[in-house]
Amino acid sequence: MTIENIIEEKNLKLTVARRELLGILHAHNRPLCFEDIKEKINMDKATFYRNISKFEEEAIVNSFESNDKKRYYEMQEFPHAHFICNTCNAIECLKNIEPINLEGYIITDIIFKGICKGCKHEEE
Amino acid sequence: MTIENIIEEKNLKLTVARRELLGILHAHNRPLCFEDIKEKINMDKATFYRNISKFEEEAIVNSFESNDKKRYYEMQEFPHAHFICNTCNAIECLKNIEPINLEGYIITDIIFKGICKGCKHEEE
DNA sequence: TTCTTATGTGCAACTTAGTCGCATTTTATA
DNA sequence: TATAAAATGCGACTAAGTTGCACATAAGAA
Ligand SMILES: [Mn+2]
Ligand SMILES: [Mn+2]
Ligand SMILES: [Zn+2]
Ligand SMILES: [Zn+2]
Repeated sequence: MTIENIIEEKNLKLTVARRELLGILHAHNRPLCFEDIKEKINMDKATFYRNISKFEEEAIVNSFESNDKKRYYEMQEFPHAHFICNTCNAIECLKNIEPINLEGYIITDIIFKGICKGCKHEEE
Repeated sequence: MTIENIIEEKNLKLTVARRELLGILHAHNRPLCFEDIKEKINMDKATFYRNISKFEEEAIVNSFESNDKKRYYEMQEFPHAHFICNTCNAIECLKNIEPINLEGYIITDIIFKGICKGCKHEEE
């Protein structure tokens, strides 16, 4: 699925900014925040946020808050949980954990916080 | 355990601001953000944040980020997960779910996001 | 290919959470 | 009551995110 196909499928205009932005999210397979992305793009931050919102509306991108008061964005694949390390601030996609359900609730997102494998090792 | 005892136990000075702040967190048994608290207190926001940080260092208070880019604070009891509703933005403390562990990681915090019982009902 | 228009973009101004340095006040203790 | 360490208020600052508006551009019609 190319970026052009994704945009066309959702009936969005294919602009320079959108191609650039989706290209970056597609190329990195980890969640990125505005700070990570801004140095890689030319568009104004208003354009960044307006496009990101549109991508989220259209379920092209999803996002979550981290520890650092920043929102992180990634291409939406299948839903999966994230682990945020309190020590090194790394964010990991947990794509292989078994599903959790809470009676009566609909869960769309799970964020675990704590100490990642790497940092746990160094602590010893 | 009174507020005075808690402060004394951690060797902190018992100031007017600290008594006020802990009193509010103690009285509400739900997580509160600065916006919730500011109308109830007299202290400057710098004092608020400095004290909250100290309380977190001393494990009197714990906190997490919500959907709204605000950090929510609560008195630290036993560790428990939280559910944040994407529809009504309510935050619920999940004190009765069975523990989850991820091989190799230390989990200190779990945040579920999705649709709460109430909002799920209304959807139907 | 050119025209038309809805849509997208850049810019500047704004809001709000949170941080920091510094002068002044308050607490705990002797 | 005197003292010193710690806490506070204030003002300035940073950075994420939002909004209104004038101008630019993508996409479809002619
Ligand atoms: Mn992910
Ligand atoms: Mn709680
Ligand atoms: Zn780590
Ligand atoms: Zn709800």
